Amino acid sequence: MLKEERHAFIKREIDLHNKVLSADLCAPLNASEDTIRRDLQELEKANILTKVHGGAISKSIQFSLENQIFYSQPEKTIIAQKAVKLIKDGMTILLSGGTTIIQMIKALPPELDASFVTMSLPTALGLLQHPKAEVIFIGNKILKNARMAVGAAAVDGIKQINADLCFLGTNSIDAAHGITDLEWEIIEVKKAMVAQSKKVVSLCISEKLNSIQQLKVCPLSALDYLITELPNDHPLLSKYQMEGLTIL
Amino acid sequence: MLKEERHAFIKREIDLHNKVLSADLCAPLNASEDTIRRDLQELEKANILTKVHGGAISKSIQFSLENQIFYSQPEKTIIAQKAVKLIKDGMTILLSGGTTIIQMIKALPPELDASFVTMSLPTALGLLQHPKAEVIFIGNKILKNARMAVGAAAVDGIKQINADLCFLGTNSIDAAHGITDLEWEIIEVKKAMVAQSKKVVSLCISEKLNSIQQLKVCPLSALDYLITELPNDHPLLSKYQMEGLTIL
DNA sequence: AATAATTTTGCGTAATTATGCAGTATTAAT
DNA sequence: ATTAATACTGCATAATTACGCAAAATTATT
Repeated sequence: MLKEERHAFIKREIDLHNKVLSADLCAPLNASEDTIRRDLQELEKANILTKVHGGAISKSIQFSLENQIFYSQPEKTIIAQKAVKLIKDGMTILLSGGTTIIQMIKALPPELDASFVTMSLPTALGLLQHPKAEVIFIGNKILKNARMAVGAAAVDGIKQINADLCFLGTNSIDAAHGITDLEWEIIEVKKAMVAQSKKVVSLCISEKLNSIQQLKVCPLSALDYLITELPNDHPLLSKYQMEGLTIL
Repeated sequence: MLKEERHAFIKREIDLHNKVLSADLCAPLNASEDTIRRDLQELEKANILTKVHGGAISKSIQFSLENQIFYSQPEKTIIAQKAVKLIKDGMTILLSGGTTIIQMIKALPPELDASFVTMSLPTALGLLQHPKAEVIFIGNKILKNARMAVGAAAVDGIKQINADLCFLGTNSIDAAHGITDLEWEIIEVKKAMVAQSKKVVSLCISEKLNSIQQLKVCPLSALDYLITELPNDHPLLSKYQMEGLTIL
């Protein structure tokens, strides 16, 4: 049996019962206690569980999402921390897809009680881990690589929403050209999101500042907040500030 | 044997079993372990699988489906194999959620060119792994534990579909009471699915045969096929056959 | 068709990783 | 404090992998 299989089994046990005894794992995984212990050590280092004398206990409940984010650059965590501060109880919030948004979802405080609307499958799944969030998915044809719903029906669905906030995971932003993106179908959806929200927030790691792609989502004037991992007085950000954006 | 052939074989193995051991691939592919290892490297770089010590594991388990899949009972694999045979090119297919359905998705032949409609987030994500499938998600409010869209808008969405086949992952089926389930909101959706499909297929592991829950989805007469892991002449199935179902 | 260039493959060897065991240390519970 | 269970350390063994290289196969070029 592969090590990863054992790990999966252990994770599942933890998910199910919130604890495992090392001794109980030997038989089903058909490994020695030493091996089990080393497995638990690794899983603990990976932040998936907490080792205790005799076995391990659940750390919290939301690590199914945790794994897929080992790509998460620390910058995205910083952005996420800043972004969640904008969200208050009772709000309705539009979310796009992308790893920055996923990171933000993980940073949502557990007591927060808000409604989230999204077209991105990974975003929706992430939100389901949250204890209180209401999750609304605007469906239609799913674009494979982006894993989000696109097309007329999706746009119509968004038009029925009146959101307080819209968070856009941003690929390209530029003072002159605003937010731009690559795929026509995604543009359509993002445009609708921007149109239906009182305030629009762009989440953007600094390396994507001042870049342009073919298709325009919205001008800078449509945005209210720009969140990067940089301090808000960083020179790269000054021209956005002059255009009237609030820099966080 | 061509490299592409080996790659296809490996992909298929991963789809089916969620893992492969390098050593196990040498014989059928009639290549050295080095070659296999290099194949796995390439497939990993192409984002198709995750290489681990001793072989490789499916990438999709890094998403949410992770847990049950490694230890998915072999029964579900058998059911999945039978079920995919019903699907032909060009069909439009309604899928519910549940582990049996997920298993079926993994067994879809890669060349299949069909449209799939679902309300289940894990099902949709699973379908995205398929090279050709068109995926349509009927959205609305997402029910947390079931991870599927429910409610009036979802039902309306389904009513716009005319499907050739509908696959129901079944929790309870009984000759007298038909298919039953537990949650009101799920029932509503499943009812609509059944109504919009030319043929309805129930996927049901045998341990759930002859069980009843509170709420009725549809009578046996609404069903066309019943698929279990049992041989189709098994005595447990005879009364369903007498009711006119095709047993696979 | 012949040859050159490139890619793919298999093998030997060395390095790495995984696992189990023995002995010792630590912990938890009475 | 005693004792039984659990954990850690170092080590041996086996399995797996990486690396360099040469043979073989494939592809491109003349």
